[in-house]
Amino acid sequence: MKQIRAGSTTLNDVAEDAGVSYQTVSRVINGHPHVAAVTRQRVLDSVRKLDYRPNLMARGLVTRRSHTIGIVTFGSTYYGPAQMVANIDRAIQERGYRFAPTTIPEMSFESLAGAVQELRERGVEGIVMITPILDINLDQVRNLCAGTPFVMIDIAVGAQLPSVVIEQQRGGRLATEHLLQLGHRRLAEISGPLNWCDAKLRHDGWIDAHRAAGLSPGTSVESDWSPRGGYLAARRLLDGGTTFSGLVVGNDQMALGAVRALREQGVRIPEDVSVIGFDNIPESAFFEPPLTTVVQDFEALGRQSAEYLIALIEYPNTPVHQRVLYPELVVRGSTGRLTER
Amino acid sequence: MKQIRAGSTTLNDVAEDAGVSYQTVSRVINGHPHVAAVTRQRVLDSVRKLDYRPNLMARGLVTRRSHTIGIVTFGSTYYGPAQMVANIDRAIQERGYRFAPTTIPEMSFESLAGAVQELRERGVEGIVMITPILDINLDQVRNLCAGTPFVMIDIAVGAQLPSVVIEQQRGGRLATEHLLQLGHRRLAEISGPLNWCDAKLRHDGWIDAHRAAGLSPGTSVESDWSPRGGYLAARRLLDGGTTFSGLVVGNDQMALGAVRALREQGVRIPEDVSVIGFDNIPESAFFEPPLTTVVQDFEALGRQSAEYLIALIEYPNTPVHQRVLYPELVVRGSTGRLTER
DNA sequence: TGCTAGCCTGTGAGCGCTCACAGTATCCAG
DNA sequence: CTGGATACTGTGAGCGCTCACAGGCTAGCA
Repeated sequence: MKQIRAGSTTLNDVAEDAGVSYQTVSRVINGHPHVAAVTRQRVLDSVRKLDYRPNLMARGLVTRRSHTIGIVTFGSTYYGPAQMVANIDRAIQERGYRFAPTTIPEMSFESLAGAVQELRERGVEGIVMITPILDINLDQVRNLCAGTPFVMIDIAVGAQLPSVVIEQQRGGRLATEHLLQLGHRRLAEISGPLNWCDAKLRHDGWIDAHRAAGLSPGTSVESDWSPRGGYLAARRLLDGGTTFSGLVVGNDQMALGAVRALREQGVRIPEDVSVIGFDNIPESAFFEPPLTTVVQDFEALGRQSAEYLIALIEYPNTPVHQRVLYPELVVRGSTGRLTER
Repeated sequence: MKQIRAGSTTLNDVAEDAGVSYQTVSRVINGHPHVAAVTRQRVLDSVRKLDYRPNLMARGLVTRRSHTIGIVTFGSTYYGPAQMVANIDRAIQERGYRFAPTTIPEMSFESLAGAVQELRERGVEGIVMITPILDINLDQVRNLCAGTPFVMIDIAVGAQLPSVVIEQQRGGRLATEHLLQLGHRRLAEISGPLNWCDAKLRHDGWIDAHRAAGLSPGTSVESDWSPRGGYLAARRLLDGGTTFSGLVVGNDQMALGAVRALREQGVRIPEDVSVIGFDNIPESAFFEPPLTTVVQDFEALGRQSAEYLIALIEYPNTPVHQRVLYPELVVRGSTGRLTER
């Protein structure tokens, strides 16, 4: 019963088979009223018989709706971005949308522009940008999207663009304050790449917390989010002769690497050095020792951005605003009171 | 200079602006020959001025080409599938394709069918299925795709379908034999969900290795790929009174959890129990102790499946075959010789 | 019988684009 | 000056679908 024709079955094929006009078939497919029950059934039978599937490109061409949302990511294999995408996907799917992914190879405005252009060519109805680029001109972004609704994730708090953010700076403060409260006075930091918004903001929070406590910030080294990067960064700290009893690390993976580097030098965690990470990846509760970390609620982030973007699409008058989520501290075995040695 | 019109700029707008016919503009856009240099420049200027972007849906409707490949995944946030998708993306992008993702909520044929149907409605030119479902009828799958080229990943070796697989059974053997060679005779296993192809095949390899050594396989418990799952599974083994000096774990995350459970009971790794995982996630070299594991070359897998699928699309006569990749052992600190206690 | 209202169905047009083809202009061999 | 290549450009049609509209039919009421 399969069609042998070049293209697949069309509305007209079904119409012919059912002995009605193409319009009637269209009505049945789209569940419009005013189709006699008998006719509807006859059409449905033909649809099944010919295995008809509507052509979404043709439909989109005339309705100007694709029910597709574009997602631009940078570093989509990192834990954070991957979680965001997965959660956005879940949320939009519930609302009848799907997504078109684009990964940009480098964090430049040109790359972002290219990705946005491509998505617009593909006819997406809205765009989520998970592009923690620090030095972009927000006006340029607005201009770039030119009419296509968009939501940005993880940009600076206070930006005058539709956005959903986790207050990373507060996260950085939270982590640092936790160590300070445990009595630690000499801290060090391994940050993520500082051209990433998240990394920079967490770093700023680290500075804030020091200032608030009347201390000057300790040594900070920059790394690349990876376990190996964390390992090498910790080695750099140790080799540089930095002394510290508390270490704030930009994410859990790097923390893992840092812990390994420290232990290799005979440093005990948390007796000699307390270590804290960010993200609360599923692994971190099972690290040795279990890692204290700052939780990011990616589920809420995904849900909020999906909701917001779809509101922007379906109700264009939705006012531009920013949704701010707050990170939370999870205390585990890798941090403890400062012990006099 | 922005267009205020409802739809965006079209070929006709550009044609009018440049004082040529729409066809000439089309020719310029698509880089066809036989356009006078002056005309080409004039068109290009108008294109820039009006910020014209071709409508891919309209183009796809007539050319019947979308340059889009559908990817169906189950559990796209797990390390393996996520890596495969990322690598496929990279490979197809180099060849001028993009991808449309679909995640199926459960591992049933109905879910798979739904996903494939949706992708075909969207006009994808080929489909990659990363759906390690064990009990699917391969004929049904062939039928489902009906003309649309597809490649399956991680199905059984020997299946008569276009597919790219890593020989997981060999991986299971490799891991088990490694422990046997170190002198261990009483082994236990924590497998992934056994309705997953990978998990089942690794488990089969574990049995094979035992048989080949004239041993009967030790206790095996099933878990869910997660660190917590591995932790709980190890607890189950210990609580059940199983004695073993070697533990094969279905992936690195579960191995992490298992190691934690063992250490909590005072079991030393590798002195008392050797542990081996699968996947070689970036973290596992930094675990305590560094984890011995079986490497999966997801990069090659992604590249091969992309290449194969695109061959199938562009040269329909490409013969159906299976590409088999082999896993490799990486020995680290979590496994060691059996020591008499 | 006529007329309106309501249901059901069909017709024309066009979304933005690329095919295939039909021109027109230019050039050089005959 | 003709003919036929060869460059360049324009015209018609149609991809598969949904709009807006126009009709036909039945029922209901005067």
